[in-house]
Amino acid sequence: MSRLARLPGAVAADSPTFSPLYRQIKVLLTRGLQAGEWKPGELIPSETELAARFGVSQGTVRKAIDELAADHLLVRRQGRGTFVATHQEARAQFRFLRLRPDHGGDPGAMSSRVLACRRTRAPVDIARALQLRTGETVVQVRRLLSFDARPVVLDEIWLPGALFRGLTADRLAAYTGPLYALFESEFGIRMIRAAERLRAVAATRATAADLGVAPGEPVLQVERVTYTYEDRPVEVRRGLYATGRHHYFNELI
Amino acid sequence: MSRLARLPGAVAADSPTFSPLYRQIKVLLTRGLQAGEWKPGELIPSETELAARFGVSQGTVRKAIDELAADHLLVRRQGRGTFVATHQEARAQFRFLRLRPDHGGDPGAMSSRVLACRRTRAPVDIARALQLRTGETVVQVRRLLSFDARPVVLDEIWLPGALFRGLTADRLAAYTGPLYALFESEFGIRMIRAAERLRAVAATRATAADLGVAPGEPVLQVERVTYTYEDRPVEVRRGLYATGRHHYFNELI
DNA sequence: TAGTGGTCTAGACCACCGT
DNA sequence: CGGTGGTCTAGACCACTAA
Repeated sequence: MSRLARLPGAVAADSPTFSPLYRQIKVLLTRGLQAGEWKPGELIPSETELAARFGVSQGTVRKAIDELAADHLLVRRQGRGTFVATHQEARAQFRFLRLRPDHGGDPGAMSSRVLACRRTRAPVDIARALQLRTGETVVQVRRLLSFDARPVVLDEIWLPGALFRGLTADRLAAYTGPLYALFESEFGIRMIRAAERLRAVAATRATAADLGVAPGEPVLQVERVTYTYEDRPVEVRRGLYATGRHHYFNELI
Repeated sequence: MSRLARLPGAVAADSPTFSPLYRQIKVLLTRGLQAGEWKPGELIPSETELAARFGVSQGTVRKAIDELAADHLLVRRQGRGTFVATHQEARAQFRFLRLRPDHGGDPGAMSSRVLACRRTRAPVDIARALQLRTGETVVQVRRLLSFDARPVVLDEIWLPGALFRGLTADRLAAYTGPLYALFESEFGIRMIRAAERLRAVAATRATAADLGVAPGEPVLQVERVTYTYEDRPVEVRRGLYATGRHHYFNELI
């Protein structure tokens, strides 16, 4: 990375692609993260060092880092430095899983059981959501999440085969902890944001059996598309949530 | 409002209630909003004027306003000034209603029909959620939201009677537009944030008829508690969403 | 104690809006 | 054009962490 050409006024006047200095710094930092210059959990250089490197003031670097921290790409820790965010951290566990027990705050002991993991050809809808060609190889995972030994979430997960070579049922079963932490450390894929679409549907005979509910009983269907850097979709997840003892929590701000 | 006593160091060292200057400014501004010093839609004083009034630098006022804008209490407009946010604005309409049509982006023509509006005594659960005593007077509203003339949302709304004197079915029916805009302009109650709990449930015979679905069919139950200033709960809303042609959309960041 | 992020200031200039 | 918010700077000091 090198010193920036700083022409805020000139750039703004001439070009529709103007962005302020701190946004350009943000882009450079994001590229560094994407390129693996600093890995998840690692410390990035101090604000003063980055300011010197980019030839801008500390306040400008600060504003770029502020936004990256708001995006959960970086984590600030006063007195220690700024770190690359990771899905390993405790506070990241429930960032994408908005499920809570109806009574009490503690989600209880969560356990995951992998039901299937196979490579197959992408169905039309999955291919479109993942921006693949129909028929391209995808990895399909089915897994059951239980809270306090009670099944609550039945997930069907689709991943681009090219990005997840070597992902097998054994590998998944051997791993305890959040899937996104595994994806991050083993496949170098960092999940940045997700969009969910929720509907109420009736449990089919098969899914009802897995979830321990009666066939036809209402369950919450959660379709998630997860994105990595540059808004690239890298996961489709169709979950069925049994909302008898749990609910989907959402804060509106 | 008067000049602040600025003792950042001393306050921090001695007291666990320390907060930086810009947070104190934020509190003062919030009080001004709550007291109605500036009303929804109005222009607040410029950053420089506020800085002079509080005896701090413009940058400090700026940081306070930044947070209030992030909280959707204020809206910045470059070149014009900073305005008090209002539920009248178009962009506020779908801040709390996370419902979208399955196909296409435009939600289509939305219409509201008030089915009932009566004053009654608060049931136990409603009283607890609204921090009232059981049996205190509440206003109960039932209304049906339709998109393109198709019923989609059946809402049951509970409001503290003391805050909504004079709220009647006629008054509701006469008003077109978002309820929160009515609450804001007619009753001086500004909804700041909300928390929703979602479950999949089976439609009862009565609700199924209103929503135009089959009895027993899965519908999305959305329980919302809405808060005004100082995190005071002022509304409980239990909605049933027919998710045949629409879905609940949620962005995870 | 040294180094980090967090706060605050004062001042400059730019971008945008309405008159 | 004047006034507003938006960006950028340079420098000071505070709060926190780890050695």
